[in-house]
Amino acid sequence: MNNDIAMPHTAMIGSTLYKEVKRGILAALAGGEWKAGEAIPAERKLGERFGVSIGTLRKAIDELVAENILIRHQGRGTFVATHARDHHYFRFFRVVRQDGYKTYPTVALERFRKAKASREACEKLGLGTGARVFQFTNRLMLDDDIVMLDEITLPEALFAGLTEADLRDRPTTLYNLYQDVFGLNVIRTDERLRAGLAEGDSARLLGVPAGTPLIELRRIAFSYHDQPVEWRISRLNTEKYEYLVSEAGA
Amino acid sequence: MNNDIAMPHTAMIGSTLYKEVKRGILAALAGGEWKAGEAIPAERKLGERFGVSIGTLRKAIDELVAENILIRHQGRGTFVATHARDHHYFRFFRVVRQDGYKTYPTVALERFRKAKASREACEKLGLGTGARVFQFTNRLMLDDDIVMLDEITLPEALFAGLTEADLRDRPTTLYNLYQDVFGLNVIRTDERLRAGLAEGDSARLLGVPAGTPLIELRRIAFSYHDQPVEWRISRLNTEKYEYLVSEAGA
DNA sequence: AAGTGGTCTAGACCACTAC
DNA sequence: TAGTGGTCTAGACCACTTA
Repeated sequence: MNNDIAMPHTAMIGSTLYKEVKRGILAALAGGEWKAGEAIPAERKLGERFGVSIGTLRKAIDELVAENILIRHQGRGTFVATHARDHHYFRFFRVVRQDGYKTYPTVALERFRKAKASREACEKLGLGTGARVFQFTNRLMLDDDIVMLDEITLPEALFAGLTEADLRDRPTTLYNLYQDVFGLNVIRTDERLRAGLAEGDSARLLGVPAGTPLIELRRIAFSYHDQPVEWRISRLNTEKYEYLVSEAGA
Repeated sequence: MNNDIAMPHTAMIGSTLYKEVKRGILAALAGGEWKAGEAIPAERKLGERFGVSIGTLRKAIDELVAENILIRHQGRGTFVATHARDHHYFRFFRVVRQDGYKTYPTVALERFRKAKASREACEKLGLGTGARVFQFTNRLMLDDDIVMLDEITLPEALFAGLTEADLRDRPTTLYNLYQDVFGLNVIRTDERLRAGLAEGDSARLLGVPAGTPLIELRRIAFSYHDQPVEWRISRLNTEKYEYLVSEAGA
């Protein structure tokens, strides 16, 4: 076989061909060349563009699919993953009823304001002290039970022009709004859980007595290149519901 | 190219060749042909055994590696994953200090007995009512803090001959003991978290006042073919520590 | 030096989708 | 029917490990 074609590629420093291709695709995605929900070019076309064989290109795409960044549909094409379609609406929503039944939450916007970021929010979002942010609180219902309270912080720099109406009237999920309106794709989250107690505000909004045990959840949501785009503290009432972690499945 | 070889394979009902190969490897693993820590035959050999090309065989192994069932080492071979080696000692241990620092827990056996399984344990372990089980309690320390209490239930049928000494003197992790002594490989867990409060026994053993908020964690651990092998209820003190869930990473 | 997994190729045919 | 992704092949060479 002719190695004049294969050899120069492997000479690329500190990497492999398919990783380079993956990086190239990721760069095109981050650069907005293909938007959420759109199809990317066919495998053969992309293979030509990057100057690699179809097998190598597929390996790059394989990894992006495994990371839920792209979605393949046989016979249709390969698409940029969307939080709205693709029926993984609630990849990051892990609350289920104690009998295992899954339902979709109803969301009510409780508060909305512009403010300066707290010290903790600055740290988690990688912002300079005093950076402007949007802060709002959502109340989540499942089966007519108030289950969770989300206190969400978004950098104003990334969500320029966000209004209370955007949040109140949105027809889809929050992360779909980030995607469609602001071009920010949440592809990974980091969540840390502690035990806590309902008090004052949170007790009132959750409709439970002060002192009720709650799960206190801190989440950072990331876009491409590990860019943090959202910081939230949630409080979960587990009287009827549970937080589910299923690990290393087929 | 000669298709007399390739064609008959794809005729296999309801599946693809590499899935068949994967199933074959999984069957050999479950049947004990290759034990934890051992190398499986080289790719070329396995390709011959299953009558497939090396590419197809690699795709089957790729998936088993992604599921943490096998581990590849370039130049050495492909090995059956072990909880002891492979430096993923604590795949299922998600407790970290609030500053993010990870340390390894020290375990003390608190109680050990044989008993009849509780109704809940029977259900989770898929046992008939009244099945015999081992029940024991572990106390976990991190940095000299008592952090977690594990109440663990194991079916006697799977862990025949288990003694208190086995648990007390083991040089490695619990899941490594399951592997080495009983041939049971934990490859997946299902965890459900609720908020709770320390009371009586748990407060005493954790060294906290009654009424301290805790995370209450229910876990089922599975081996091959979704066979449940362990059921546990843990109580986690999150005063200095957190339960970490990092999702969909590269 | 021999043996292992890791990368890459070039192209075949299949299954599915849309027109 | 044309175009897409899905599967599979046969074999090359590379990088790494062990002896």
